Amino acid sequence: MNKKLPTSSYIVMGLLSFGEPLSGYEIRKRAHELSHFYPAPAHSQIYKELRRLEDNELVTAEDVPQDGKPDKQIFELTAAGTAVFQKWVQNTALDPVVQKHPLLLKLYFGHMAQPAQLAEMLTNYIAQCNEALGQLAIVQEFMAEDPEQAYAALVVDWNYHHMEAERTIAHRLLEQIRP
Amino acid sequence: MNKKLPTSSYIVMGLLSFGEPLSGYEIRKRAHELSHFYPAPAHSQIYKELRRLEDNELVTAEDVPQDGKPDKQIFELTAAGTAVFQKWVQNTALDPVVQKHPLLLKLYFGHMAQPAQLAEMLTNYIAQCNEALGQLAIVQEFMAEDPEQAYAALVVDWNYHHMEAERTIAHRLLEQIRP
DNA sequence: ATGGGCATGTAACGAGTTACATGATTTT
DNA sequence: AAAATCATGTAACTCGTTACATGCCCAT
Repeated sequence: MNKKLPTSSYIVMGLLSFGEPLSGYEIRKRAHELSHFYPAPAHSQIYKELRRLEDNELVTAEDVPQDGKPDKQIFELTAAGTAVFQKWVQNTALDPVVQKHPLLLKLYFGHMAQPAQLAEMLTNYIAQCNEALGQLAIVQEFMAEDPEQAYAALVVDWNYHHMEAERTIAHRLLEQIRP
Repeated sequence: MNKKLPTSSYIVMGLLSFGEPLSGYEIRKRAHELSHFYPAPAHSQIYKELRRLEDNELVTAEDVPQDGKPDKQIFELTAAGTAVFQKWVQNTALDPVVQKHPLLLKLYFGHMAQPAQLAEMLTNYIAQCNEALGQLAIVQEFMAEDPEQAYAALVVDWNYHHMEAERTIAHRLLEQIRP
């Protein structure tokens, strides 16, 4: 009966699992907050997933008539949806981490570039890390005192340390390449 | 004239850029060596890319008749292919890093699991890190004295530090969750 | 009035996977 | 004798993206 659902489905269900009913638009916005560790699906994909989840009776849609504006639909997890999602979360077997790291890819083919160009890429990357760290620090502050976001805070923390590590590694390599 | 090529195309060209002509099968094997920082395309995808590159005259195919076995085709970069690939490598603007980190995703939805289950996931992840570190250490040794693989060695080094950092972060979090 | 945000959806396309398919050689 | 490796390719399918499309509201 149950075909396997893609991760995007679980992301959508997960964002609904906090209890607050959300519109597709809201889900899209929240999904972008995950993008440091999991890419946010395009909004078209989110609407597709919502239709599928509705067909499978894992979520219910409620029409909210808007004055003037086109109608809004807000979605909520059903009991079945909650059960399916919970089962997924509680499965401790983890899919492998997938990383697409364009800098490392180009570095691997470094024989086709000049060292100065590789140094420039590393410098760019360090700048990207710094920007991300700045953003994460702000988010960290916002979540610091909110017990409802305890798990989100742990993940932000993880990402902060991760970006710090990346920056350190990049620095070390830059010094190695440019002595 | 030139539609944009997907990254898989550049991976294939990159693996041919070392000068050694390779069969599709060989390319597939080498691509798996990149999988710590960029997912290796399925073999069917590699054959597709080779056809496309051939159509665009970026690679040439040479038939090598085999005794008994089905014929083997080995591919080589053309001058045009080398130029296209080099231009790509030398472009210092980098696409953003994309990460799919199932552990962090489940952790984000930690309110739907029991702490013990999250701890188990972290323990699993630490084990995965240790395994990866072991493999990377072996690869490091094999490449240590080979100047032809200098850039590959830098990337392996990067990955080693990266996995170490992940393990450290996971450990810290595990202690935080299970005091 | 112009641009951005809210809000939803479809269409066309491409990338990429899994499964299907074949068959010889080498290793266990 | 069975399993793994070498070697190549097609078919069916899903996922996911970008572009297209609409239209209101609010701020500048």
